[in-house]
Parts: sequence; C-alpha cells; structure tokens
Amino acid sequence: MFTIGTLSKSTGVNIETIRYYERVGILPKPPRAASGRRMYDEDTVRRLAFIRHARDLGFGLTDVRALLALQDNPEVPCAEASHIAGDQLAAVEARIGRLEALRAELMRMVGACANGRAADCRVIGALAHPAETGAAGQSAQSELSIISKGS
Amino acid sequence: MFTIGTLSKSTGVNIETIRYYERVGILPKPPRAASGRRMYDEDTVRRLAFIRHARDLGFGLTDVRALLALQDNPEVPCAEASHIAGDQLAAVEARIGRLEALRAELMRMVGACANGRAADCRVIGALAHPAETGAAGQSAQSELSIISKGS
DNA sequence: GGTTGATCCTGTAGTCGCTACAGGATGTAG
DNA sequence: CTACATCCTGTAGCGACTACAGGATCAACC
Repeated sequence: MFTIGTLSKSTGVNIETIRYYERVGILPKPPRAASGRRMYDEDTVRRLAFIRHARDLGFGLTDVRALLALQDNPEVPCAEASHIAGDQLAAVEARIGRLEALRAELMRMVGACANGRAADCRVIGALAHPAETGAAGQSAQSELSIISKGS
Repeated sequence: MFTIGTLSKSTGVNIETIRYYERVGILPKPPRAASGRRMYDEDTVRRLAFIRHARDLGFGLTDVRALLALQDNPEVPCAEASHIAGDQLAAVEARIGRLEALRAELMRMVGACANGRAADCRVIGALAHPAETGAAGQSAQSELSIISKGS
C-alpha cells in the first residue's frame, strides 16, 4: 500500500489527475490511512495504466469507462470493445486525412511567402481568399471537434 | 447592413460564436440599430471568413489575433505571418506522425480481436499491456495537448 | 390593429479533461 | 524541534465554444 505520490510516479499520471479520475468515478475510492491519505495497491496501478494508455490512444473518458466495464465483466462478448476501437480507428484515420489536407495548404502558404510586406503576404492572402482545392477549408472544423470529443 | 443571422448564414459561423468573438475582442463591436440589434457590413463578412479559415487550419485564437493584426497593418514585414504559419505546419506534421502511430496500434488491436469473450479480448489486452513498439504510448498525450493548444 | 412566429438581445452556466491554486493538516529526516 | 515534503479539500481557471433562460423586437398575414 502506497500513497498518491507513489502512484503518480509509477504511472506518470499527475496527482491532480488521479484525484480528478476518482471524483468523476473512473477510479474507485481508495481506502484511507488514519490521517486521511489515500492508500493504493498494485491493482490500481494496473487500472490507471490501462486508463492512461487508452487516453493516449485518443479514447475519451466515456469510452474508457466502457472499456473498463468490459474488463471488469470478462463474460461479456468483446465485440463491443472491438467496435469502440474500430470507431476510434475510423476517427483517427479521418483526422489524418484532414491534417494532410491542412499540411498541403500550409506548405503552399509558407512556400509562397517571399518575406515582403504584410500587404503582399501570401500567408495572409491565402487566409483571406481560401483556395478552392480539396477539402481543407470545408470541414477541418469537424476535424477539430472530433478531436475534442474523443471517439 | 444586415443582422447577425445573415452574417451567420453567409459565413457558416454560429451566431453564438460570432457574439463570443465580439466578447473576446477578435471581432470589433458593430454599430447597433435603434432596437439594439447588431448591424454588419461586407467587411465583417470578410474578416469573419478570414477567422474561420484560420481556425479551420488549426490556428488558435491567439494566432488568429496576430494574423489579423498583420492584415490590419500592411507595412509590417510578413516574416511574422510566415513564422506563425511555419509553426503551425510543424505542429500539424507532428500531429500526423503521432496519429499514424496511433493508427498502427489501433489496427493491430482491432485486427487481432477474434470476437471472443472480453476475458480474451485483444483490444482490452492491448490496453492493459501496451506494446513496447514505437512511440505510440509515450507521448500521444502531448499530441492531444498540442491540438487543444493550437499552434 | 392584432396575433403569430422568427429573430434578436443579455447574461449565465455548461462542456471536456484536466491543471493550478489557497489554506490547512500530516509525515519524515536531521 | 524544526524544516520541508507530501498530503488533504474545495474552488476556479483554461480554450473555444455551446446552450439555455427570459425577455424585446420585427415582419407578415388577417
């Protein structure tokens, strides 16, 4: 049994974030020492590592909750986990597509700039008069919202 | 001169977002009709289109402010605009790299799932025992934070 | 002139996933 | 015994919106 600082160091998750996870119910409330300090065990290290890895993969906390529930109920068919991961894969591929379009447009903008005055700046001109080519200008917005919404 | 609803429709920017932009000072306060309604002109359409396009390209509002200031002061050398766009390009390329690593890991996870029970699920297993291969697990976190921070 | 329904106004609070305090209590080492 | 590290709770802030509530105004039709 060890304290939150140790848990934080051994998982790389911020102390404040651990308490936040407890508050929103993604980590169970741990037992407390007589002084009120949270005391954790190895199981929590594993659970937190699972959460962190899922978060690193871009899963939102809602998805993480679902995946944890599956992990806790091993008799449930895993099609659901596979479905969640498939959705996430599709979202990641969509993001990559959007970002590649953005990259193309940014490269065009940066490449065209001749370091003159702002009046002639191709970067600013490109922003003021977007190119009609490709999908970049059309729904990169949703690319960004996809990201913040998780899967 | 037209109202906020018309501006919203002609730029595709939400009404609430337009008022938000005004509140945070990225759009100037427009003149009001006797009834108190905001009245816009074509210049605002252009300015808002500029903002929207820059946002679509992933620029944060701080960057957008800087780009607008450059546009408003045409005598300033555009090296700064070019620099902002270059930073953004680098950030986009970093995101793409991260996301490609995530994609590889997700494909591996989804591909390995045999639709058995959760106890044997490769997706859950992969999350519980992350692969050591590649950079996916190491700093995709920062990939996500880069996104939310803009450039 | 009256009534409906669309549009507008202000102000506040919610979203997501943290992160950063403030102000205090405890634990550990010298 | 004194530092200093670590912990606690609770609240507020971040970015970039979005979603109300509760009211005023406008345009069109009868």
